[in-house]
Amino acid sequence: MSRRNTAARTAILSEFESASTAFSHEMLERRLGESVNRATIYRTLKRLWEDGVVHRVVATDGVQYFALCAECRGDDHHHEHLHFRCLSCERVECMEQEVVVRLPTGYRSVNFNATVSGFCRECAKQEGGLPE
Amino acid sequence: MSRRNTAARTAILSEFESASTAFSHEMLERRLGESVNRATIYRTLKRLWEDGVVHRVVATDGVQYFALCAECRGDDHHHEHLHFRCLSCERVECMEQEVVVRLPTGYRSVNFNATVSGFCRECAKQEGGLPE
DNA sequence: TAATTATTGCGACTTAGTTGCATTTGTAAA
DNA sequence: TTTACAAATGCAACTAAGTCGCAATAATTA
Ligand SMILES: [Mn+2]
Ligand SMILES: [Mn+2]
Ligand SMILES: [Zn+2]
Ligand SMILES: [Zn+2]
Repeated sequence: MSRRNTAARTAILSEFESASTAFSHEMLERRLGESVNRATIYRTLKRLWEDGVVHRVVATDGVQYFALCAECRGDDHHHEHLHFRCLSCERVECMEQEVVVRLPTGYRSVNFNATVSGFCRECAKQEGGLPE
Repeated sequence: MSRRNTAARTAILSEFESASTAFSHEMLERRLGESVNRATIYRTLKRLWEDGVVHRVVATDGVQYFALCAECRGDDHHHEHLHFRCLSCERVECMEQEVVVRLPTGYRSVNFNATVSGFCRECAKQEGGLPE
């Protein structure tokens, strides 16, 4: 089952490449307008994620955000880093900071997910937004 | 606006005290049966959270889990720790490991949320569950 | 005991995400 | 090129988590 080069996939990938932030389904829907169907956006994001092209973060708003896999090469993934979600401008970005996970013996880790929410530099300056 | 000692609040608090894991709304609904209304469980959890009695984690399933604030005394909260969610038995627990968050200058942190999902000791032994 | 007001139950609603199915379209072989 | 096949799409219906308005109930306090 190989992937096909479709209009939707191309459009979504170029959104990711033009911005350096993470996108939720809803953000992409706003950007792409009527050109791509809701369900198609969901399915395309899922495929890009399954293919290791993007990684997925679930933020404290319970929403899935996807970001290009920057540090990953092939099957070697590095997603144990923090993410930041601005409560005012709503941007979600990958942070540099990595987290070294230590679990009790016997535990097996499959997935790591970490988000800090707060106010980004610009929004903190303007003292904006309501806290969560 | 002071809190009242209601049946729902008491029932929910005693669930928290009898188990050492975190609970989602749905887990509590299962445990409490018909005795407490859906909306009441949601509202009670929210109040306990607002009062600093429990803290809140959003796991990678997008669901809110609440756990007793064990390390917190009064207004001094310590929630910058990892959580673990078992993909097989679905238990969610607070881990010991704290995370020291370092944000770029100018950023203001409001909330921290981190979950590792995988298989807990018991479930890993039985090699159970489907990965996420 | 009575007044006040926090809390409840109920139902309607919102939003994120999924799924079945018929149709379209990319791809690669003929 | 055409053809054939499977991957991807659009649409509509659906699920699940969570919220909210409102009238009724019940904990607290005076
Ligand atoms: Mn990231
Ligand atoms: Mn915790
Ligand atoms: Zn911002
Ligand atoms: Zn388990």
